[in-house]
Amino acid sequence: MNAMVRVYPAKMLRDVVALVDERIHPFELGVACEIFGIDRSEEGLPRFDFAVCSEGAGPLPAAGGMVVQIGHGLERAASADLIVIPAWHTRDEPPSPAIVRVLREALERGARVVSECTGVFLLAAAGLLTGRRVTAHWRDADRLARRFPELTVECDRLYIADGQIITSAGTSAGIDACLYIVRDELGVAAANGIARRMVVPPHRHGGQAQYVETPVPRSERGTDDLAPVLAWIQGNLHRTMSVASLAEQAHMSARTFARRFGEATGTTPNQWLVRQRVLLAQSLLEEGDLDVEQIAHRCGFGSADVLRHHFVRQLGTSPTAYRRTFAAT
DNA sequence: CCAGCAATCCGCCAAT
DNA sequence: TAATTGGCGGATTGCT
Repeated sequence: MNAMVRVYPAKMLRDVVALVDERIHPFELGVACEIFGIDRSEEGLPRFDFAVCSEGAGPLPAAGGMVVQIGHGLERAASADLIVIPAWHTRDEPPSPAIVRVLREALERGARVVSECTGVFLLAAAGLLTGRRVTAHWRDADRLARRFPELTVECDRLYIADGQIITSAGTSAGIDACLYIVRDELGVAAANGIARRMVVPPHRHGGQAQYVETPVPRSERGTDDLAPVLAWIQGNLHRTMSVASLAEQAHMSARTFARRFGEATGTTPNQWLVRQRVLLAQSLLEEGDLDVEQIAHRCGFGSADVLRHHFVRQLGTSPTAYRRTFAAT
């Protein structure tokens, strides 16, 4: 034990299982293992009771001739606060009644379920998604919508949280979705800590477009001309700043700045900025004892009113209510 | 919470 | 010719 013992009361996320079917998707499963399966408690980060389970346990084939031994059967999911479906291979036959029951019971006791990629097909086939908004990898979106016309499929986002059910697009969006859950249940500090350890960007929000166009490094001059500006913004959130001045700082016209910004982050400069401000506000609410007015100014909001406005819009709660959830007991 | 005003965003187009 | 840039105007959004 060292000094950094922190209490994570809130809604309590402790018991996490990944549920896999007859073929393992290593990356998607790896996301869950990486986020929930590593003990980082020495750094003051939350620790989870994590397990991978499948119907009947046993060895399952993965890619490249690899075989993964699953140590737990479905009964392990009975106590889960969160069930991760890393991908789902059997798409044409209906899922087994036992699996449907596990998912149903989980939702009834208030647990959450998150799907990565094709995992959404399981949730849909289990009848858990009627009337919900969901997302999926853009390649699957058509097939999903055709097979389950009752769903609202929005494939232009990284993830969608609709009540207890979170669906996410392919591969790396699973990271964003899982970090979102950690952030929502345990706070910004916990989520950022895990992200830092994983060396991934701490926050891409669900509404961010799936097609973030930064594939080829922009050859010769200036790979990301944006990176320094983004960093500067992060460090200066307490200031008021205009998009025009940021563009100037990046040595671009306002028009190209906005364009590049969209390509790199999937949002507009101002939306991103406000998002960062709110995130900072969240962590200040979690930790310190500054009042809302002081926090507002530290985050670059002109007044507590403006902070409240954006806070409610993004998170659906007020700053004070948010702080209450994190009040250490 | 609203009104009035400013900043921002986005499609279009001309210029490189 | 194709691709990129940046300026402009009007609709939208955000701030005081």
